[in-house]
Amino acid sequence: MRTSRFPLNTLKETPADAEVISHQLMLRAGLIRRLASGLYTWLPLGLRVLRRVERVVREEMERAGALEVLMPVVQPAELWQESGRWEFYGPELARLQDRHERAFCLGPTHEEIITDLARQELRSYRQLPINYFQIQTKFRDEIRPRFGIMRAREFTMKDGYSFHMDQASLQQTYDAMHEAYSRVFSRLGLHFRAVEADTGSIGGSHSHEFHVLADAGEDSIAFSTGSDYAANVEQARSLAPQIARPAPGQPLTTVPTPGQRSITEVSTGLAIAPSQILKTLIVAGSEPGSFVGLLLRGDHELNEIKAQRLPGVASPLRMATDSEVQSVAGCAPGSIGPIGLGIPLYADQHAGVMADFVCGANSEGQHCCGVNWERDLPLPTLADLRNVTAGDPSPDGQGELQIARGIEVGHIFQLGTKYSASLGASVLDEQGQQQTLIMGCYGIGVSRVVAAAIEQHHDDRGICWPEAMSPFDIAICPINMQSSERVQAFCEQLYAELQGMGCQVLLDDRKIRPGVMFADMELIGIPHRLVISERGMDAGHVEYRARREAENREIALHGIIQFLQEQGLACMKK
RNA sequence: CGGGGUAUAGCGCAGUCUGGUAGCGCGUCUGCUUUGGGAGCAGAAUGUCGGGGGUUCGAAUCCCUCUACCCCGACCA
Repeated sequence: MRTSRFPLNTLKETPADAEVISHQLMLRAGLIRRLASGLYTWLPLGLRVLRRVERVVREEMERAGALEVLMPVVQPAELWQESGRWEFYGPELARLQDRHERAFCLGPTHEEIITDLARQELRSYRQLPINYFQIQTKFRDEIRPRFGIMRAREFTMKDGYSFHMDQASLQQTYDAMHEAYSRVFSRLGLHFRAVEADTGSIGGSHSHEFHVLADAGEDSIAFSTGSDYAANVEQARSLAPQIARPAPGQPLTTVPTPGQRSITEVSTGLAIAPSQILKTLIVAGSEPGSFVGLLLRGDHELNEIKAQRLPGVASPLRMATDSEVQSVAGCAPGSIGPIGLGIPLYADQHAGVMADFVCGANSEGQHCCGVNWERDLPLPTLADLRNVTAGDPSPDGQGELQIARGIEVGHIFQLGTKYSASLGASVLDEQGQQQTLIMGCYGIGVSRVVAAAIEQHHDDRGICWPEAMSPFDIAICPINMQSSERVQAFCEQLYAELQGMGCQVLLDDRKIRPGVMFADMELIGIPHRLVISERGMDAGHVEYRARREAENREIALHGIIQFLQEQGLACMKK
């Protein structure tokens, strides 16, 4: 491709509304343009990147035995009503009507559609297992689209669905998908982690998320320094403390703590560590009007996912309002304590080994000191309620946990029979009995992968594409091509030769100054660059520069192809 | 959904408080010069100042209203 026929549309200045690096660089490099909130047009350069990601995904899905299908974006409401999600999905599901006032939605995902397909097409156990996938546009009417393509409303997703007779078969395909996803992200040159994830309300047995590690990530993931253990912080188990509860050493007293509401204020006011304070959180119970108290060490954070799984706690979790706290505890938030609270209580397992601790006295501006379990109040049911933190022992007992930010780019899930049961997808088994299908589902955020890759691979000059997803493999930059027939002829010949070998080559034939050309090529992130000039040709060489390197290298004119092969250009491997 | 902010040329911004008919940088176009890291000089084009309504002799500027977009928030016991 020639830049004279392939406009680059680069921007010198960063558009004001782009917050994260990947969004800024995608706009500046001319990959995307915003149409409306959460909606983006892919420009020719950006689309080449997207297509390369799709290609890797497609190849690995096919290698793993999945079959490509293509399902409609617009889906009839009936199927969503059948699965029950027409009601449950909420406003994120964009609904519309056709001219006959029939209800439809824009597909945020395709479980209903694929399950409908399965119940019509699959009749016999002999057809199983089967694994379908598609690469297609999804629409989710996000509350708050942001970060450009990273959390857009319309996006490209690879979604796959498998059908099985039994759990063992599902596990086999699930493992194959785990492997395929690892291959995809490795091939794309991304630094990633597969982590245990929350199975959510669906309650499936297994779920893994694939995260690209990057500071701009919206998720926190925990992983062990001493083993393969890795989990979303939402999910990571906190080990029970290894110490026994110390014996009480202080008498129970009540002290005035005027104006001290937060843990920090009480800790400063009483000159004690936050870890010596017990914090009491009141949340809505599962019965209307009921409440549950959650007790945590002052320096620990509540994990909402863990909390909402507790019997008697409302799901999704809802903190009590100030007025509800007033009616339950008789005081404002800031002075709540478990003594005499009169609602069901759960204590985090680390709170359960505290002794001589401080907690609110359920009276404005008062805290209790020297509080001890079983002496001053009964020990509540213990549970794992807290977020793990860096330095915690790994739940598998090997090493300790580190926390990093991640961008979720993939999620694999064992669904069980949730959709096949509600939609009635079954086949006949060997005995001629109807068996409900067991399902797995597997997603990759294809467009998000592009943004995640930029978050992970950029410098102050622009994008540094991993080879597998770069829009072009190599750039040829002629110096003064217009005034030097020699340079022009050499570039044309090299261009033709590289293309003939299957390389995606970008020849910059614009009549511009070299500095502008270099800046553009670096901004758009082409991994390899050759500079051809009169000066170099006189000396018998061209200049080569890898995008991630700081220095030029001189390459003999006749040795270019061999040199590039040695550099490991993907397109030049024979 | 709640709170905050912004909207002026393709992009980045000033001008708004204190009303007088719109400007800067980048980019674009033309010409000349320059030619290895975002060139110099000369000239040019491009604005319903987000929409609507009002106040006023006069509105980008003041008032009302609508819209779009951005940011923050669902950890406080």
